[in-house]
Amino acid sequence: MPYDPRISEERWYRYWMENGFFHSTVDRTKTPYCVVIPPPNVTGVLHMGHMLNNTIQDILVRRARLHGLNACWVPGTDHASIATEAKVVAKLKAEGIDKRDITREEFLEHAWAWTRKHGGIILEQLKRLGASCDWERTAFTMDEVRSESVIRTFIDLYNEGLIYKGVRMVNWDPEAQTAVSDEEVVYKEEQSKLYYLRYRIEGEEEEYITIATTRPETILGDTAVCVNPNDERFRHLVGKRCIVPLVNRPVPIIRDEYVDMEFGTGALKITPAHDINDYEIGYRHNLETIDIFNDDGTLGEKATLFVGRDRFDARREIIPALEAAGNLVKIEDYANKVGYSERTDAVIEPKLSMQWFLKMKKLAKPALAAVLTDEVALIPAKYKNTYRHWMENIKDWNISRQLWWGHRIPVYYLPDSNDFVVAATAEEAAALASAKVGRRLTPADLRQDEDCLDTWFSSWLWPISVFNGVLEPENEEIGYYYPTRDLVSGPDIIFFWIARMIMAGYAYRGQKPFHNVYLTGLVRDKLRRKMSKSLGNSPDPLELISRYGADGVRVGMMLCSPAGGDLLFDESLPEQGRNFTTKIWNAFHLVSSWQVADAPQPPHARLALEWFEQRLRECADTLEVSFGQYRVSEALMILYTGFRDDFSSWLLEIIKPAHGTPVDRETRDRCVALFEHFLQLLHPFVPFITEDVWQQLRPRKKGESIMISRLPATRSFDVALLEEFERVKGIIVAIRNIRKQHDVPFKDSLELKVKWHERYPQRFESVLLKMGNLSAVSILPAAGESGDAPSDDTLSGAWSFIVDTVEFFIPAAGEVDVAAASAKLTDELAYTRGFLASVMKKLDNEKFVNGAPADVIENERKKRADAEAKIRAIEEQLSRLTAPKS
RNA sequence: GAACUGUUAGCUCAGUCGGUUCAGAGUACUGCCUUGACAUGGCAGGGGUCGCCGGUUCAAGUCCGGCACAGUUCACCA
Repeated sequence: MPYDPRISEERWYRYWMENGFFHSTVDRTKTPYCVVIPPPNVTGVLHMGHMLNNTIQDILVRRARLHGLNACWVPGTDHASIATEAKVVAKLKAEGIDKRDITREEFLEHAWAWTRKHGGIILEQLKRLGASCDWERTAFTMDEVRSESVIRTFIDLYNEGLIYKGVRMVNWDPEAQTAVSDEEVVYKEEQSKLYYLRYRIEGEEEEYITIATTRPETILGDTAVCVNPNDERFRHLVGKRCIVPLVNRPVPIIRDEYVDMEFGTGALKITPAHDINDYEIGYRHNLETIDIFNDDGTLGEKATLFVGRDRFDARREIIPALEAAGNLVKIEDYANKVGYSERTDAVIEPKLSMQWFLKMKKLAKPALAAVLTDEVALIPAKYKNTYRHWMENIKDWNISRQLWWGHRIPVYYLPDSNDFVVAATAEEAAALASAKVGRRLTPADLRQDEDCLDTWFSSWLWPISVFNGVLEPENEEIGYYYPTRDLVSGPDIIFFWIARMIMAGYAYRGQKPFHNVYLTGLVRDKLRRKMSKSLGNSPDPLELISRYGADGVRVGMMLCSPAGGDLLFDESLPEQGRNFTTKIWNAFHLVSSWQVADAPQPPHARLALEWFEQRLRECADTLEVSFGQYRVSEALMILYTGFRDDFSSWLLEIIKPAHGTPVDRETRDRCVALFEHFLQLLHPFVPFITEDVWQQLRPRKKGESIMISRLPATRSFDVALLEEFERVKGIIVAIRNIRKQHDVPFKDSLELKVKWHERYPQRFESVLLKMGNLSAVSILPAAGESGDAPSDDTLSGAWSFIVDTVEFFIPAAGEVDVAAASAKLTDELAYTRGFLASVMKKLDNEKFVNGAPADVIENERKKRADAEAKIRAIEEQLSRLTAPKS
């Protein structure tokens, strides 16, 4: 019966849920291992990035559980202020409702309805992947605890003097009609035009000053033209005024160091309302500020021309007008970078507005130190530089958003005043306000700030707030689970989220939020393109799961995704993963098909099991090292090749009984035990099939599960035995090659003769007999030994090979191709002589012998001895081949 | 423009302290095998001047300098 992932996955996930295996509670006798999920957008759907990220988290969490740690993976979702609001606005628009026509309360009703309808779908999708989250702990950034935590945090920070309000030049998103933070602006290189425009000098008929701009429509808001103080070309014009074209406004010609004499004409038009640099120059020179744009990116009344036109239309339309007026000098092609809103992809408009800011310098200090000292380890460490650079140059965080969906800023304005109080509720605000003004005020007298807080102002509290550590800092859960252990995230949100969580951690708990940050790469397609809807190159994760099974997809994702490296995904990966699960299933199928008999254990089986036990210990040991360094792909690869090659191709092939014959009990029991151990090691990667097989390998009690089993402690392993078995493998491979070269079918048994050598793994002869299908193995005395030296007669008609300087012979079933065999030996001889020469070169070098450490020299001597022995062996075989037959 | 990271097999990547037969893995490829767990497979095999140039060293894929190319982040000039 083939393995059906759909049935198995549904069944075992339900089993795990019913038994509460995912749930964690405080248990002081156990070490906690905690991971908080990077909360996906509440109305989002699962994409490949989530798949990779959550697969890694599940692997870490499941492994921790098998190690006996109290594993707790906290799931949840993020309200995603801008993204969700944009979706709701679009939905309302489709229904013919304009957001501006409804009240805040009505809008929020729609938004909550949308959230209830689409919210949490993504969490259900994660279950299909096998995510072992503690679903009883599912949190939402806008649920009651998290909301109150955000408000409390705002109030605390305000009271500490870290939050302030002010008019600043901010990044305005005309699409979402809100300010966004610097981090939410994405710059893209663009081919645009540079327009040269001349402004007539006031009082002169034919004298002009020419400026260059990429945004000609903004001249309507110009309040100066600026040149460099050292620029001789304009010296005679400074202090005069020029006339802004079309609007005919006289503006001063001023001087400022900021202006680059090399660029354009060396004269810069100044629009303080619509450019951050212009704003600063305007501030220094006390210039008037004319804001010509509306919030939606159309031109406003103050523009006086093109009023109501979109800024891009105005840009196009103003050119003919300027040309007609004689102000257009020339147009050049120009490549520049334009800022776009990360969320809406609208071109960002620098805009002056009143916003709330959080001072960052003080918060950043301990968070920077933590990463630099590896108190919080970034994996891979290359991101430390990026992090440091950002933290050292950190700017204040604009935390207000002109949105409705989110946490409303807890600021209440006094009647007819810009004065305000900060309080968690309107009632508290009224009390504070009353005290402030000296008369009784009710909540109705106050006006709450209209703005919401940036989404990240709630996410940055996530590792604390999911355990209610903001509102109840002394509670048992936060004390036990915090700091969490590992955070798995993408490098794209290092600043948005990770850095800020570290800051919040130190600010609120005096402690880091997590020990390690594992940064995954991006999932790309085979051509290294980002996965995107518009390219249509992003597979549907759930469809992949139905096609290849969750285990198959997990393996596919992990086969090739080192920390920080991109995952180049294509369907051959989950296919390979699926094939691997099939391999596991088939191995189980073989073992479970055996009839068991109470019979003595054959030596080859005993030896193979003895070897594999050591091999498995080695595997488990290497795995510890790989996980210790978060080399999760490498860990999987160890298991992948270990299972396929060592377990299936070697162990099972050696111990499996001939068709129709039973296996002895001892062999089967040992095999099952080793199989179980291997399944435990595999479980974090392929949780479903390992559970399925584990449940069937032997009778299980109700409520038992591989996922809550304990992984055996790592033990030392016998290196000499492992090396010896490698020689066994080498001999078997060589015999297979002989068969192949000479067309000897496997069913024809062969005889093997060995020239005695201490490296011949004689102990494993029974394994050689079985795997080589040998009728007999006989030992020939070593050269130089007295007694029966092998007669050339015995060996002249034999095929031969050398494994690790041990010489083997197989009496030929047919003619020996002397020419071919000697050609091969001659090649090998040449190579070995060359190798010996390189070793000798070192050993003959006095500087090497004097300078290199003793063990290195010893090694070289050993190499020399080995090479010499090998050369002797080859020469001997060659001479035997070419000697005339007696 | 700056900083950082990278460049090893057709592809995706390991390669720790400079030192073993160190040039490796997976995949792709080639040949043979439908043998009684598994063709979603087995067995075997071919494949690399370690980006380029120079330096240090007894010894360099590994350390240093320069160059080329790629990627990431930050800044930005209108």
